[in-house]
Amino acid sequence: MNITKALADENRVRMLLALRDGELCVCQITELLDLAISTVSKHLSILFQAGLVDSRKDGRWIYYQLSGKKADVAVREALDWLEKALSDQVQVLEDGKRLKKILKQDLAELCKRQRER
Amino acid sequence: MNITKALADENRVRMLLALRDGELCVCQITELLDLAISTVSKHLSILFQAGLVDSRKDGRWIYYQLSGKKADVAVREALDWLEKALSDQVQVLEDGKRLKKILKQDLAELCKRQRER
DNA sequence: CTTGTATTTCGTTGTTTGGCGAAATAGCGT
DNA sequence: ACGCTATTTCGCCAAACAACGAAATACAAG
Repeated sequence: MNITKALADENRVRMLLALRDGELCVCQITELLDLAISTVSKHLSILFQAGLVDSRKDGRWIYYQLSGKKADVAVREALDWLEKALSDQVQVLEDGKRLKKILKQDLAELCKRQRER
Repeated sequence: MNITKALADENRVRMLLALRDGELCVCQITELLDLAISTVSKHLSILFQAGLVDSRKDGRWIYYQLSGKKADVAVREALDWLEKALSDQVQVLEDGKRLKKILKQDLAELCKRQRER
């Protein structure tokens, strides 16, 4: 039930699908979704509590990733379903393109620019 | 996205799992969940709009059932996931027992009793 | 140790959602 | 054709939720 609630918000689903190709730090996700940083952080904590994502610290940044093999079966199959059911949605495809551009940017600069809004 | 929103509510999930063993009419579902009839009806319309359930009329009653083979792949796999992920929850098991008792009751009597609340 | 910075937590606000009862609707069965 | 009854729709209220900015936290780097 935590899982279904976590998947019920569009922005959280976008986050999960953005994480398919690898980990992202909070400010990269924030840039992608164009929300307040605090909002993104809250969403991530909801995904984390549902067991859908994991995080690791590296230097100044915290990277989030999809929960891997060690995760509960229900979680893994939910993520599989998400991929199959929603990865061809327009919004998701657009996010994919935008994400590529974001990944090319210097992380420190990206964060700095966000702080100045 | 309609699908994930539909699955986000506990009572709607209970309805879906109750429908695993076959169709139920609105008043049977109402009896199981102990909600107002109008509330149940609204939940069912949300499930219907998401494509998760179907309905058919028979005499005085409208029977709801899980969407079958004709349904979208995303829907079928969501229902599979639900079954696998949640069918062993305490609440669901209890519902199963209660449902058996409800199914033994005469439908007309059941509805009548509900109206008198 | 102190500064700077990425992230989280807190408090508030506006919107969405779930719940109910009453009224409307649909259509069976006499 | 009529009344009766199962279900849906409507209008309302309360609770849950998403969003924001400001303040708190945590910790890397100077």
